Amino acid sequence: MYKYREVYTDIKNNILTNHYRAGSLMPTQEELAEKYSISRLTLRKVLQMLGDEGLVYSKQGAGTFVRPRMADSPDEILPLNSPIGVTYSHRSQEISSKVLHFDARLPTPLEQKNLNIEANEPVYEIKRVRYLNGKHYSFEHTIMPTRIAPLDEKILHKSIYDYLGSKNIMMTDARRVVYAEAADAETSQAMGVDLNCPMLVIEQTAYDQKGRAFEYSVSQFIKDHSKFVFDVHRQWY
Amino acid sequence: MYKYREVYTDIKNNILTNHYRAGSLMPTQEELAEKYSISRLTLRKVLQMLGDEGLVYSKQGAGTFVRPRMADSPDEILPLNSPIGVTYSHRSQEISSKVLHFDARLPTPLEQKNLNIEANEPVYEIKRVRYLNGKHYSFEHTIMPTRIAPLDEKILHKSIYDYLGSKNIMMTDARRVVYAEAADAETSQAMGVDLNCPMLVIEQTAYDQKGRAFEYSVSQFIKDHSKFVFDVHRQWY
DNA sequence: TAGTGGTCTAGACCACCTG
DNA sequence: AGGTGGTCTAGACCACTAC
Repeated sequence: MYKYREVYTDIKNNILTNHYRAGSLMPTQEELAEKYSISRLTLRKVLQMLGDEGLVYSKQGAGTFVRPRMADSPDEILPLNSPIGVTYSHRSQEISSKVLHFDARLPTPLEQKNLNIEANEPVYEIKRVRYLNGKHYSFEHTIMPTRIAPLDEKILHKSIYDYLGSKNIMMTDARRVVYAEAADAETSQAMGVDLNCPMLVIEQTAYDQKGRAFEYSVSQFIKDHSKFVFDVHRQWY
Repeated sequence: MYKYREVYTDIKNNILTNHYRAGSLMPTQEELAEKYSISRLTLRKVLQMLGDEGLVYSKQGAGTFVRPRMADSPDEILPLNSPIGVTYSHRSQEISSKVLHFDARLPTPLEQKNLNIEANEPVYEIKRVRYLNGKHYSFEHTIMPTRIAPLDEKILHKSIYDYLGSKNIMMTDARRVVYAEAADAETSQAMGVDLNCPMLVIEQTAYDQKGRAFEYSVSQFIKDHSKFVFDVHRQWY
């Protein structure tokens, strides 16, 4: 529909198929703009998008280069910059959930702070064990203000994100805090691991389109079963 | 020097000082452009920069809004999207290093793959314990091709990044993989923790301006001593 | 329907890298 | 010195949201 989308797709394909080879110089912006019959500004928008993805970089006075590809990461490694839930990251695999706890209550001070709500605003508290292909995958402790959307146990067996999406609530921003911890009694029982077994913990505060915090969750993953990858692209303005 | 830089700084300050209040509508792009005597396109560039930082967001047809601020994270939590080393993240604190191992050798297959080098290209192998204010902070195992820059023990007591910067090598991209692990014998001895104590592991492959991998490192952090934060801003094109 | 942000243009000039 | 990318303009039209 938009010109820049078409050009973006085409150039990206040319890079991924090695038509523009890694490390080499690309045609000048003027040439590319002419090739696609677009203005140089529109082309620059495309190059910026590709640059944000780490596929190309430009040096003033020199030209635009194709970045050598980073080593591909194995499949068992999940991207840290997409929704954490099992559902999104393993679309094609078999997923199930066991709801250990589902209730509403008033928020703790920490939850008030993270969700930016008052002490008298009720929240749902949910504890779920998630299974991937029948094996323990994660133990999730989720807090969500009740006014965001009504929940019930049926929804919790599927994806909360899918449900919220149907209510037009989408995660556009998130803050994630990651650290290691020893499994406590509750976790070890829920996940079927030894007490004090190392767990990877990811705390997430999720924000919707309007910047409203709608979820605070703590997810625990078994050591060696789950690794997360994260690409850093430094940019200066 | 550039107009967009000045405008960027000014608007950002207005947001941070709550002159433009969180959640509220900002003036229209046309008004802002006129206020700063710049074209609308230049203003849009500024808004995009602010949007990338998660400070504002625009909705077509509606306007540009100031995003409610995310909860501030405590100081002990370090950003995951800046250099991992102690030196960069704790500029003002007291840092020291103990070099446990420093040698050169040929790379393992895994190192060849991650650094994108041939089997016959020698690498430095470095093991360091890093101390923050006199306390164990991290255990770093670093592999670097020798052709990147000559190293010696004296450099290793300070910041490798500062040294590489003086050689005009700067990290512009990195791939990080994070997971939890139980401390092995070497780690527990080096860090003064119990065997099998949970550790947070961050593997990093760092790339310079030209997309060349110049470092592969595995850093281990003691549970509860170190947490890492990471902000996600989703953007669709 | 009015008003907002999103796309796109053709062209000018500046800053920077490479020979 | 020549060529490249970076900045910036004034203006047109389109897509979307809100009322």
